[in-house]
Amino acid sequence: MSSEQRKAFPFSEFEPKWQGEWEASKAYRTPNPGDADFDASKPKYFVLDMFPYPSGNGLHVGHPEGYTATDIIGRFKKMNGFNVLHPMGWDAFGLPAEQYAIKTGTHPRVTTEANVANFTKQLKSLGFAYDWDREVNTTDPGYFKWTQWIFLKLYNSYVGDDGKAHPISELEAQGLSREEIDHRRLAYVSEAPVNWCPQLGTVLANEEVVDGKSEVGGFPVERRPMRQWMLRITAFAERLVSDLDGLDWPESIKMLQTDWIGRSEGAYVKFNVEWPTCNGKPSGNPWAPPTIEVFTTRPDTLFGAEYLVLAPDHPTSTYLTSWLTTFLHTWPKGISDKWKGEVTEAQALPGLAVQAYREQAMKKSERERQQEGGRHKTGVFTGLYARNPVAPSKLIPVWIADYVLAGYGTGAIMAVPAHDDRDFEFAQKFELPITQVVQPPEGKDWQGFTDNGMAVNSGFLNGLPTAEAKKKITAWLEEKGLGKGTTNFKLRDWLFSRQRYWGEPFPIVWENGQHRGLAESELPLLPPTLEDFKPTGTPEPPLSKATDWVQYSATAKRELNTMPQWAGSCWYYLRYCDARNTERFVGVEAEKYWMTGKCSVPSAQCSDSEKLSTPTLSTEHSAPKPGGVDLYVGGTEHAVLHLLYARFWHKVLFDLGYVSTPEPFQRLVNQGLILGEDGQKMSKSRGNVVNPDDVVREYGADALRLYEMFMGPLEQVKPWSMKGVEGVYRFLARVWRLVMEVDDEGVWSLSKALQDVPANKQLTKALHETIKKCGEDIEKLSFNTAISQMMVCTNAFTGAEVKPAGAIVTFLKVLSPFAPHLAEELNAQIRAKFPALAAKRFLSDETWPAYDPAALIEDEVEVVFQVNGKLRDKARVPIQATKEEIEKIALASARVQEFMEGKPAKKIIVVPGKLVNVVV
RNA sequence: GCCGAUGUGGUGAAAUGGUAAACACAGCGGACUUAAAAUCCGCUGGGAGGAAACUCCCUUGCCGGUUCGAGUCCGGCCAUCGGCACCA
Repeated sequence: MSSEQRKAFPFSEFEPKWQGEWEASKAYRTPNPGDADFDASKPKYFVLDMFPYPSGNGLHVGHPEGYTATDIIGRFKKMNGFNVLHPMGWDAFGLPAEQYAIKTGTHPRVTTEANVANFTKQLKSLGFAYDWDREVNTTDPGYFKWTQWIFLKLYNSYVGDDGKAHPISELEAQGLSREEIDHRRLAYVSEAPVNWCPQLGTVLANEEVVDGKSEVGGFPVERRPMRQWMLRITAFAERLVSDLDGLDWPESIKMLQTDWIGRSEGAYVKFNVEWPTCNGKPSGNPWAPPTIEVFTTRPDTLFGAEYLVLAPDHPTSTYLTSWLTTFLHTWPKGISDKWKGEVTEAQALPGLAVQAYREQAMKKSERERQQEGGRHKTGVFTGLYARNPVAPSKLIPVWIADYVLAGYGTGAIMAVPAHDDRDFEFAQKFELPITQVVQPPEGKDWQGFTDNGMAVNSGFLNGLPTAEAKKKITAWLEEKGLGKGTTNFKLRDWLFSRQRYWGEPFPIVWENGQHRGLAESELPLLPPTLEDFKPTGTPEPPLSKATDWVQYSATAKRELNTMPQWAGSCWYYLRYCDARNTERFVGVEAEKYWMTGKCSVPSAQCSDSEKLSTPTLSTEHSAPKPGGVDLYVGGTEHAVLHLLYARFWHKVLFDLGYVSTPEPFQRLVNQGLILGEDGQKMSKSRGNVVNPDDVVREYGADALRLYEMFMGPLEQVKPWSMKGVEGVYRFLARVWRLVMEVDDEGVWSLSKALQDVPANKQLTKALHETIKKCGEDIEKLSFNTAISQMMVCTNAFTGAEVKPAGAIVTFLKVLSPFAPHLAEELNAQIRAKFPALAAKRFLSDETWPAYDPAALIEDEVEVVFQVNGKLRDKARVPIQATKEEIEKIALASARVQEFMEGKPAKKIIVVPGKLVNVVV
């Protein structure tokens, strides 16, 4: 279709015009508490989009899906008397700009600025009611100054016994040593093994590694120990799970986070290893036999523990290997070769076999371990035995196997083959004993039964159901000092440093091998200017190339790592509340108002003290909500990472008294992915990508907005259809022609059918139904059904000879959140002839129309008559007809009588205004 | 394997336990036009009967249940998509 073709309505003229007017008059500026035009008597509504990474590709049609939804909500809430905060910004640090810099030498700042300019232009062409004065950019020094500031808060905090973050100064006051304090910081340095990606030249968080490859680029990732900054998110694991309860999030997302955090209750149990004896005497060595502490969720099965397993990289594995190599020169009698590992040459001695197995296991990458072949169980017997604490007479073998992970629990397990799938598989392979200790319900095999049942063969636990057995054994272990109840989490601490250039530098310097935070006054710490962004090829970050910058003082050097991209997005919603504040990351009053709705600053415009003392608060009478942002819309891809990290930071800031709510986001909605016309995921390689700019050029911004909402439910995955765009475009054209008509020259003028007359009964009903349904549907985010109702209404008006101008203006108010340009233009056209009927300024300044319930009521309704549940007849019945009257009419129906076949009615169900069902 | 979501016309979809398929797209027919586009009007789930008006039967992935009545509630399957995946 060529752009020469005459347009069905002149959107390409009036859309830019109104965008210009809105911008010039700051129509969507939102005043803050303390501003002259701030009205504290209004409730607040904070509606947030997940801010985009401004990529070089520009917007794709997935972006405007969520953005249109929030725009409609924001405009609707504003018309309903809310102070609406609806901002936009840029998550602009990140790898693509840096890799582009490596390729072309263009500084990431230049690329980022160009991309931001392009995104801004594109977003503005869609007519979103953002308050652009609040725009944030994570790469702006005025922004990342505060990202660094929050990092320092983490660095200078610890979690106390109350489970809350406290300033580190409390520990200093208690006289703790430097080392003890460093050990408790929420931001700490760790030497743990990390995911190193040579191609990207950086380490990655566990979450950024998918199937042993980097999530970005799909490059291989290897494990290697490196000195890294970690954030102690695990200290908040419990609260991150339990606080989900109060949030209006999709259950599936809550589930995803809960699973990710992976809370499980169980117990630690201590097993003592015994050195082998030689002719009844200890085999004569000075090393202490170790105690192996295991974590189990099934302490009730302790009597069934048949062997222990240590992770290959468990410290006790290392200790035992040394001991075996030094002291144990023989296997216990009668050990099968199977138990001695797969390396034949090493089977001669336990020390050799164990050493060979560990080397093999630790060489295996995460990827190899997860692949099919890597999943079959391997392991090696250490030649040593430990005592089961509940059955001291029983010695059980100690194994090393890589199906036990060092990073979870204690890195060691007690194996109960009868009631754990993995242990069962292992025991079968190595012919280890399998003892039943849980009695399953009738009809189930006890072998491999992992659910709850009743304890058997378990001494003092016998006969107890699993839950009670757990309690009893845990109490017993605690009493004897052999173990204790505990809770474990799958969640690991957050690896927070990256070896990249284009990220926030850490506000940290190193001196004499110790780290220290910069003073607040030294922020923001800008990255150095670099010509060469290439990774060094070693774990040394690119910032090391800025030799002057690195040298903080004669004796101190700067931290060379930068923060991950998640950092900036952890708190941007807070910055929106007060985006230009230079004194604080967010002003106290602004944060309090936008996050809680409470306002202690008087409205500047209302000077009478009576009004000041009684501000109406939106949250005052309802149950307090833990989350601050009223509605957060974005993709499911951030279900765990971003949303978990942001919640973590928010809780730290909450504990330290910097924010007012325990949670950031009250209501979360995930928009569904938009697929290409072929039903496949949009991608350049498939050639099915739809560019929103093209759609705007052909059909206009309103048509794009409307189509994105008309496609189907917001949360659903759905394919694009250009024919569908044309459909809503035709609808908009029909609305246009309610008001405008065209002459032979193609010049549009106000339609002569448009008159200042009241709408007739039928049109009034259609209009008020539309007001009602659209209002309700917007609240439910059911935009597709709201639009179809507007279509019904428009069709009714199209069929009318005379178009009642006042009713059409009311309709335009309802349409305006969806198609703001068209609604605004038609209102202005109507205003030229009927100034009294139209909105004075912008439709967004108008109040959402109220519907008249009386207008919805009809004199007669259609009632259907069923016989035995099958539809047989219908009749129009007066609305006020009684049950008895309706029943009489139904029974009088010839068709009803025909199908009753002369039988008497057994039962008659009458639903007034709906139906009559006669059962014979 | 485990957890979750979703299955309705040719297509996107709609339906507080009460007329299944609203609203659109595509298709077909008509009006307007020299013609086309645009626009407007009508038809459009399947099957059977009838010249026709019309009438009947079937239909919400499959099987069962609850109910006067089930797309909707319950139980069991199947398929597709998403997440997790040796977490003891």
